[in-house]
Amino acid sequence: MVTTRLDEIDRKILAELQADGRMTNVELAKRVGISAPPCLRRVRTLEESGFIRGYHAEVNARELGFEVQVFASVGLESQAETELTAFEERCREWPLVRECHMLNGEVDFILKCVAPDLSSFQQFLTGELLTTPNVASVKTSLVIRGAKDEPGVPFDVLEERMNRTA
Amino acid sequence: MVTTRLDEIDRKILAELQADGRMTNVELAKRVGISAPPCLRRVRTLEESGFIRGYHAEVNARELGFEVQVFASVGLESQAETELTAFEERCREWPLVRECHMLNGEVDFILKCVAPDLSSFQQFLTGELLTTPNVASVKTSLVIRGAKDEPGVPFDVLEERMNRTA
DNA sequence: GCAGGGGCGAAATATTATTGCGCATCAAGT
DNA sequence: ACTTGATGCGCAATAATATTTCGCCCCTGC
Repeated sequence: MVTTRLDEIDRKILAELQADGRMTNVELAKRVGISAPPCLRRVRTLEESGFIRGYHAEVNARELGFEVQVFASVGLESQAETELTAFEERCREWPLVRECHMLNGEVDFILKCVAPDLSSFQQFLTGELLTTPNVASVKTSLVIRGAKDEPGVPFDVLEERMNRTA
Repeated sequence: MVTTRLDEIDRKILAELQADGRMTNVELAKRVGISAPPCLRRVRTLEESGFIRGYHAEVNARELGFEVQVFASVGLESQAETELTAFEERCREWPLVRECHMLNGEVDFILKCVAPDLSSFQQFLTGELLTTPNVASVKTSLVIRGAKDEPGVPFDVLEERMNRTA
Protein backbone atom coordinates (compact mmCIF):
# COMPACT_ATOMS: atom_id res chain seq x y z
CA MET A 1 0.00 0.00 0.00
CA VAL A 2 2.70 2.46 -0.97
CA THR A 3 0.14 4.39 -2.93
CA THR A 4 -2.81 6.07 -1.28
CA ARG A 5 -5.14 3.98 -3.39
CA LEU A 6 -7.08 1.17 -1.84
CA ASP A 7 -7.68 -2.18 -3.39
CA GLU A 8 -10.87 -4.15 -3.16
CA ILE A 9 -9.81 -5.94 -0.01
CA ASP A 10 -9.14 -2.69 1.77
CA ARG A 11 -12.53 -1.37 0.82
CA LYS A 12 -14.16 -4.54 2.03
CA ILE A 13 -12.31 -4.20 5.32
CA LEU A 14 -13.54 -0.65 5.71
CA ALA A 15 -17.08 -1.65 4.88
CA GLU A 16 -17.04 -4.51 7.36
CA LEU A 17 -15.54 -2.46 10.14
CA GLN A 18 -17.93 0.40 9.53
CA ALA A 19 -20.78 -2.07 9.93
CA ASP A 20 -19.26 -3.86 12.90
CA GLY A 21 -16.29 -2.18 14.45
CA ARG A 22 -15.72 -4.90 16.99
CA MET A 23 -15.50 -7.80 14.61
CA THR A 24 -12.53 -9.99 15.45
CA ASN A 25 -9.65 -9.92 13.08
CA VAL A 26 -10.12 -13.62 12.43
CA GLU A 27 -13.70 -13.11 11.33
CA LEU A 28 -12.76 -10.06 9.31
CA ALA A 29 -10.02 -11.95 7.53
CA LYS A 30 -12.42 -14.73 6.68
CA ARG A 31 -14.92 -12.29 5.23
CA VAL A 32 -12.49 -10.42 3.05
CA GLY A 33 -10.81 -13.61 1.91
CA ILE A 34 -7.28 -13.41 3.25
CA SER A 35 -5.57 -14.84 6.32
CA ALA A 36 -5.46 -13.10 9.66
CA PRO A 37 -1.94 -11.64 9.70
CA PRO A 38 -2.09 -9.68 6.45
CA CYS A 39 -5.61 -8.64 7.36
CA LEU A 40 -4.44 -7.17 10.62
CA ARG A 41 -1.56 -5.44 8.86
CA ARG A 42 -4.01 -3.83 6.49
CA VAL A 43 -6.22 -2.66 9.31
CA ARG A 44 -3.24 -1.10 11.06
CA THR A 45 -2.21 0.62 7.87
CA LEU A 46 -5.72 1.94 7.34
CA GLU A 47 -5.70 3.29 10.87
CA GLU A 48 -2.31 4.93 10.52
CA SER A 49 -3.07 6.45 7.16
CA GLY A 50 -6.25 8.00 8.52
CA PHE A 51 -8.81 6.06 6.53
CA ILE A 52 -10.02 4.75 9.85
CA ARG A 53 -10.31 7.58 12.33
CA GLY A 54 -11.42 5.55 15.30
CA TYR A 55 -13.95 3.13 16.66
CA HIS A 56 -17.03 3.99 18.64
CA ALA A 57 -19.82 2.26 20.44
CA GLU A 58 -23.19 3.52 19.26
CA VAL A 59 -25.14 4.25 22.41
CA ASN A 60 -28.86 4.63 22.78
CA ALA A 61 -29.19 8.31 23.61
CA ARG A 62 -32.88 8.12 24.46
CA GLU A 63 -32.39 5.24 26.89
CA LEU A 64 -29.66 7.22 28.53
CA GLY A 65 -31.96 10.11 29.20
CA PHE A 66 -31.30 12.34 26.23
CA GLU A 67 -34.84 12.52 24.99
CA VAL A 68 -34.47 15.62 22.93
CA GLN A 69 -32.62 16.16 19.69
CA VAL A 70 -32.59 19.51 17.97
CA PHE A 71 -31.21 21.02 14.81
CA ALA A 72 -30.27 24.67 15.15
CA SER A 73 -29.60 26.97 12.23
CA VAL A 74 -27.31 29.78 13.23
CA GLY A 75 -26.59 33.04 11.47
CA LEU A 76 -23.72 35.29 12.52
CA GLU A 77 -23.36 39.07 12.37
CA SER A 78 -19.89 38.88 10.91
CA GLN A 79 -18.55 36.12 8.72
CA ALA A 80 -14.95 37.18 9.05
CA GLU A 81 -12.71 34.17 9.43
CA THR A 82 -11.78 35.14 12.97
CA GLU A 83 -15.44 35.23 13.95
CA LEU A 84 -16.20 31.96 12.23
CA THR A 85 -13.47 30.07 14.02
CA ALA A 86 -14.41 31.75 17.29
CA PHE A 87 -17.92 30.41 16.94
CA GLU A 88 -16.69 26.96 16.01
CA GLU A 89 -14.52 26.97 19.10
CA ARG A 90 -17.54 27.74 21.24
CA CYS A 91 -19.41 24.84 19.71
CA ARG A 92 -16.60 22.46 20.54
CA GLU A 93 -16.88 23.48 24.16
CA TRP A 94 -20.63 22.99 24.44
CA PRO A 95 -21.33 19.38 25.32
CA LEU A 96 -24.93 19.53 24.12
CA VAL A 97 -23.72 20.45 20.64
CA ARG A 98 -22.66 17.20 19.02
CA GLU A 99 -22.14 18.45 15.49
CA CYS A 100 -21.38 21.81 13.95
CA HIS A 101 -21.13 22.35 10.22
CA MET A 102 -20.51 25.53 8.31
CA LEU A 103 -22.90 25.88 5.39
CA ASN A 104 -23.27 27.93 2.28
CA GLY A 105 -26.44 29.92 1.71
CA GLU A 106 -28.33 32.10 4.15
CA VAL A 107 -27.60 30.05 7.25
CA ASP A 108 -24.01 30.10 8.44
CA PHE A 109 -23.98 27.02 10.65
CA ILE A 110 -26.12 24.05 11.41
CA LEU A 111 -25.83 22.45 14.83
CA LYS A 112 -27.07 19.09 15.93
CA CYS A 113 -27.80 19.16 19.64
CA VAL A 114 -29.00 16.72 22.26
CA ALA A 115 -30.52 17.42 25.66
CA PRO A 116 -32.18 15.52 28.49
CA ASP A 117 -35.40 17.43 28.01
CA LEU A 118 -36.88 20.47 26.44
CA SER A 119 -36.21 22.78 29.33
CA SER A 120 -32.54 21.82 29.43
CA PHE A 121 -32.33 22.71 25.80
CA GLN A 122 -34.18 25.98 26.25
CA GLN A 123 -31.79 26.81 29.02
CA PHE A 124 -28.85 26.14 26.76
CA LEU A 125 -30.47 28.08 23.94
CA THR A 126 -31.31 31.21 25.87
CA GLY A 127 -28.45 31.06 28.33
CA GLU A 128 -25.63 30.08 26.03
CA LEU A 129 -26.23 30.05 22.32
CA LEU A 130 -28.33 33.20 22.05
CA THR A 131 -26.06 35.19 24.34
CA THR A 132 -22.95 34.33 22.37
CA PRO A 133 -21.38 37.41 20.82
CA ASN A 134 -21.80 37.71 17.08
CA VAL A 135 -24.76 35.34 16.95
CA ALA A 136 -27.41 37.11 14.92
CA SER A 137 -30.16 34.55 14.58
CA VAL A 138 -30.98 31.03 15.68
CA LYS A 139 -33.79 28.93 14.33
CA THR A 140 -34.36 25.62 16.07
CA SER A 141 -36.19 22.53 14.90
CA LEU A 142 -37.08 19.70 17.20
CA VAL A 143 -36.58 16.20 15.89
CA ILE A 144 -39.96 14.48 16.02
CA ARG A 145 -38.57 11.11 15.10
CA GLY A 146 -35.55 9.65 13.41
CA ALA A 147 -36.08 7.67 10.24
CA LYS A 148 -32.51 6.83 9.29
CA ASP A 149 -29.23 7.34 11.03
CA GLU A 150 -26.24 5.67 9.46
CA PRO A 151 -23.22 7.87 9.73
CA GLY A 152 -20.40 6.97 7.43
CA VAL A 153 -20.16 6.18 3.81
CA PRO A 154 -22.16 4.07 1.35
CA PHE A 155 -19.60 1.51 0.27
CA ASP A 156 -21.84 0.09 -2.39
CA VAL A 157 -21.71 3.45 -4.16
CA LEU A 158 -17.95 3.41 -3.81
CA GLU A 159 -17.69 -0.01 -5.41
CA GLU A 160 -19.87 0.96 -8.35
CA ARG A 161 -17.66 3.96 -8.86
CA MET A 162 -14.52 1.82 -8.82
CA ASN A 163 -15.92 -0.61 -11.33
CA ARG A 164 -16.83 2.20 -13.68
CA THR A 165 -13.39 3.75 -13.38
CA ALA A 166 -11.57 0.43 -13.72
CA MET B 1 -28.70 -5.11 36.89
CA VAL B 2 -32.24 -6.30 37.46
CA THR B 3 -33.45 -2.75 37.11
CA THR B 4 -33.03 -0.77 33.95
CA ARG B 5 -31.01 1.78 35.85
CA LEU B 6 -27.32 2.01 35.32
CA ASP B 7 -24.75 2.47 38.00
CA GLU B 8 -21.66 4.57 37.74
CA ILE B 9 -19.56 1.72 36.42
CA ASP B 10 -21.99 1.08 33.60
CA ARG B 11 -21.94 4.71 32.62
CA LYS B 12 -18.18 4.72 32.66
CA ILE B 13 -18.17 1.67 30.44
CA LEU B 14 -20.48 3.37 27.99
CA ALA B 15 -18.40 6.51 28.00
CA GLU B 16 -15.20 4.59 27.40
CA LEU B 17 -16.64 2.47 24.62
CA GLN B 18 -18.19 5.48 22.96
CA ALA B 19 -14.76 7.09 22.91
CA ASP B 20 -12.94 3.93 21.87
CA GLY B 21 -15.12 1.09 20.77
CA ARG B 22 -12.24 -1.27 20.22
CA MET B 23 -10.69 -1.00 23.63
CA THR B 24 -9.85 -4.43 24.98
CA ASN B 25 -11.96 -5.69 27.82
CA VAL B 26 -8.86 -5.88 29.99
CA GLU B 27 -8.11 -2.21 29.46
CA LEU B 28 -11.74 -1.28 29.91
CA ALA B 29 -11.93 -3.21 33.17
CA LYS B 30 -8.84 -1.44 34.43
CA ARG B 31 -10.30 1.97 33.60
CA VAL B 32 -13.64 1.41 35.25
CA GLY B 33 -12.08 -0.20 38.29
CA ILE B 34 -13.32 -3.79 38.24
CA SER B 35 -11.82 -7.03 37.00
CA ALA B 36 -12.24 -8.36 33.49
CA PRO B 37 -14.97 -10.98 33.92
CA PRO B 38 -17.62 -8.78 35.52
CA CYS B 39 -16.68 -6.02 33.13
CA LEU B 40 -17.34 -8.25 30.16
CA ARG B 41 -20.63 -9.38 31.69
CA ARG B 42 -21.69 -5.78 32.02
CA VAL B 43 -20.78 -5.01 28.45
CA ARG B 44 -22.79 -7.97 27.23
CA THR B 45 -25.74 -6.90 29.31
CA LEU B 46 -25.51 -3.37 27.97
CA GLU B 47 -25.48 -4.76 24.45
CA GLU B 48 -28.43 -7.04 25.03
CA SER B 49 -30.48 -4.41 26.76
CA GLY B 50 -29.96 -2.02 23.89
CA PHE B 51 -27.88 0.64 25.59
CA ILE B 52 -25.17 -0.29 23.15
CA ARG B 53 -26.59 -0.54 19.67
CA GLY B 54 -23.43 -1.55 17.90
CA TYR B 55 -19.85 -0.66 17.14
CA HIS B 56 -18.59 1.16 14.12
CA ALA B 57 -15.33 2.21 12.59
CA GLU B 58 -15.34 5.91 11.81
CA VAL B 59 -14.09 6.19 8.27
CA ASN B 60 -12.67 9.23 6.55
CA ALA B 61 -15.34 9.99 3.99
CA ARG B 62 -13.30 12.62 2.19
CA GLU B 63 -10.30 10.34 1.77
CA LEU B 64 -12.62 7.73 0.38
CA GLY B 65 -13.82 10.04 -2.32
CA PHE B 66 -16.94 11.48 -0.77
CA GLU B 67 -15.96 15.09 -1.01
CA VAL B 68 -19.40 16.54 -0.73
CA GLN B 69 -21.71 16.71 2.24
CA VAL B 70 -25.12 18.32 2.01
CA PHE B 71 -28.02 19.08 4.29
CA ALA B 72 -31.36 19.01 2.54
CA SER B 73 -34.54 20.43 4.02
CA VAL B 74 -37.57 18.70 2.58
CA GLY B 75 -41.19 19.75 2.65
CA LEU B 76 -43.98 17.38 1.66
CA GLU B 77 -47.34 18.06 0.06
CA SER B 78 -49.17 15.83 2.47
CA GLN B 79 -48.16 15.08 6.03
CA ALA B 80 -50.49 12.16 6.44
CA GLU B 81 -48.80 9.35 8.33
CA THR B 82 -48.87 7.09 5.28
CA GLU B 83 -47.05 9.71 3.26
CA LEU B 84 -44.53 10.38 5.99
CA THR B 85 -43.54 6.76 6.35
CA ALA B 86 -43.47 6.37 2.58
CA PHE B 87 -40.95 9.17 2.34
CA GLU B 88 -38.89 7.74 5.18
CA GLU B 89 -38.83 4.44 3.38
CA ARG B 90 -37.46 6.11 0.29
CA CYS B 91 -34.74 7.72 2.33
CA ARG B 92 -33.68 4.39 3.73
CA GLU B 93 -33.21 3.10 0.22
CA TRP B 94 -31.08 5.99 -1.00
CA PRO B 95 -27.47 5.26 -0.17
CA LEU B 96 -26.43 8.89 -0.46
CA VAL B 97 -28.86 9.81 2.30
CA ARG B 98 -27.12 8.92 5.54
CA GLU B 99 -29.56 10.50 7.96
CA CYS B 100 -33.20 11.42 7.82
CA HIS B 101 -35.00 13.17 10.66
CA MET B 102 -38.56 14.35 10.86
CA LEU B 103 -38.77 17.85 12.27
CA ASN B 104 -41.34 20.17 13.70
CA GLY B 105 -41.83 23.61 12.14
CA GLU B 106 -42.07 24.52 8.49
CA VAL B 107 -39.62 21.92 7.22
CA ASP B 108 -40.84 18.33 7.39
CA PHE B 109 -37.54 16.48 7.11
CA ILE B 110 -33.87 17.20 7.23
CA LEU B 111 -31.53 14.89 5.34
CA LYS B 112 -27.81 14.58 5.67
CA CYS B 113 -26.33 13.40 2.41
CA VAL B 114 -22.91 12.55 1.07
CA ALA B 115 -21.73 12.34 -2.52
CA PRO B 116 -18.50 11.88 -4.43
CA ASP B 117 -18.83 15.28 -6.05
CA LEU B 118 -21.28 18.05 -6.73
CA SER B 119 -22.55 16.63 -9.99
CA SER B 120 -23.30 13.28 -8.38
CA PHE B 121 -25.33 15.07 -5.82
CA GLN B 122 -27.13 17.21 -8.38
CA GLN B 123 -27.95 14.06 -10.25
CA PHE B 124 -29.42 12.53 -7.12
CA LEU B 125 -31.26 15.74 -6.30
CA THR B 126 -32.89 16.26 -9.67
CA GLY B 127 -33.19 12.64 -10.65
CA GLU B 128 -34.36 11.15 -7.37
CA LEU B 129 -35.28 13.45 -4.56
CA LEU B 130 -37.10 16.10 -6.55
CA THR B 131 -38.99 13.57 -8.63
CA THR B 132 -40.28 11.71 -5.60
CA PRO B 133 -44.06 11.89 -5.30
CA ASN B 134 -45.35 14.14 -2.58
CA VAL B 135 -42.12 16.10 -2.29
CA ALA B 136 -43.13 19.74 -2.38
CA SER B 137 -39.91 21.59 -1.74
CA VAL B 138 -36.22 20.90 -1.21
CA LYS B 139 -33.69 23.39 -0.02
CA THR B 140 -30.08 22.20 -0.01
CA SER B 141 -27.08 23.58 1.84
CA LEU B 142 -23.59 22.51 1.07
CA VAL B 143 -21.28 21.88 3.99
CA ILE B 144 -18.34 24.23 3.61
CA ARG B 145 -16.41 22.70 6.45
CA GLY B 146 -17.02 20.64 9.52
CA ALA B 147 -16.20 22.14 12.88
CA LYS B 148 -17.35 19.40 15.21
CA ASP B 149 -18.63 15.92 14.64
CA GLU B 150 -19.04 13.77 17.70
CA PRO B 151 -22.11 11.63 17.40
CA GLY B 152 -23.34 10.18 20.64
CA VAL B 153 -23.96 11.52 24.03
CA PRO B 154 -22.13 13.88 26.40
CA PHE B 155 -21.45 11.63 29.35
CA ASP B 156 -20.16 14.47 31.47
CA VAL B 157 -23.62 16.03 31.31
CA LEU B 158 -25.11 12.70 32.27
CA GLU B 159 -22.87 12.41 35.32
CA GLU B 160 -23.71 15.91 36.50
CA ARG B 161 -27.34 15.03 36.19
CA MET B 162 -26.91 11.86 38.22
CA ASN B 163 -25.08 13.67 40.96
CA ARG B 164 -27.80 16.27 41.21
CA THR B 165 -30.52 13.62 41.35
CA ALA B 166 -28.62 11.43 43.82
C1' DG C 1 -29.66 -15.62 61.86
C1' DC C 2 -30.25 -17.79 57.84
C1' DA C 3 -31.52 -18.74 52.95
C1' DG C 4 -31.07 -16.76 48.24
C1' DG C 5 -30.16 -13.50 44.63
C1' DG C 6 -26.60 -10.61 42.60
C1' DG C 7 -22.24 -9.37 41.75
C1' DC C 8 -17.16 -9.83 42.37
C1' DG C 9 -12.69 -11.83 41.24
C1' DA C 10 -8.98 -15.72 40.95
C1' DA C 11 -7.87 -19.36 38.10
C1' DA C 12 -8.34 -22.34 34.15
C1' DT C 13 -9.37 -22.67 29.25
C1' DA C 14 -10.48 -21.21 24.65
C1' DT C 15 -9.87 -17.61 21.16
C1' DT C 16 -7.51 -13.91 19.19
C1' DA C 17 -3.90 -10.90 18.21
C1' DT C 18 0.72 -10.43 16.95
C1' DT C 19 5.31 -11.58 15.50
C1' DG C 20 8.75 -13.93 12.73
C1' DC C 21 9.98 -16.02 8.90
C1' DG C 22 10.06 -18.07 4.12
C1' DC C 23 7.68 -18.08 -0.36
C1' DA C 24 5.40 -16.16 -4.49
C1' DT C 25 4.72 -12.32 -7.54
C1' DC C 26 5.72 -8.46 -10.15
C1' DA C 27 8.30 -4.68 -12.16
C1' DA C 28 12.57 -2.56 -13.36
C1' DG C 29 17.08 -2.89 -14.79
C1' DT C 30 20.83 -5.37 -16.93
C1' DA D 1 15.64 -14.09 -20.03
C1' DC D 2 18.05 -13.54 -15.43
C1' DT D 3 18.74 -10.79 -11.31
C1' DT D 4 17.25 -7.75 -7.71
C1' DG D 5 14.25 -5.36 -4.65
C1' DA D 6 9.87 -4.26 -3.11
C1' DT D 7 5.32 -5.82 -1.75
C1' DG D 8 2.26 -8.85 0.15
C1' DC D 9 0.70 -13.54 1.37
C1' DG D 10 0.25 -17.25 4.77
C1' DC D 11 2.09 -20.88 8.05
C1' DA D 12 3.62 -21.55 12.53
C1' DA D 13 4.96 -20.00 17.07
C1' DT D 14 4.11 -16.84 20.87
C1' DA D 15 1.79 -13.34 23.50
C1' DA D 16 -2.58 -11.30 24.91
C1' DT D 17 -7.36 -11.41 25.47
C1' DA D 18 -11.77 -13.21 26.03
C1' DT D 19 -14.64 -16.36 28.26
C1' DT D 20 -16.03 -19.91 31.48
C1' DT D 21 -16.10 -21.90 35.95
C1' DC D 22 -16.55 -21.66 40.51
C1' DG D 23 -16.25 -20.18 45.30
C1' DC D 24 -16.78 -15.95 48.18
C1' DC D 25 -18.98 -11.88 49.98
C1' DC D 26 -22.61 -8.73 50.79
C1' DC D 27 -26.83 -7.50 50.87
C1' DT D 28 -32.12 -8.16 51.59
C1' DG D 29 -36.08 -10.36 53.22
C1' DC D 30 -37.90 -13.62 55.92
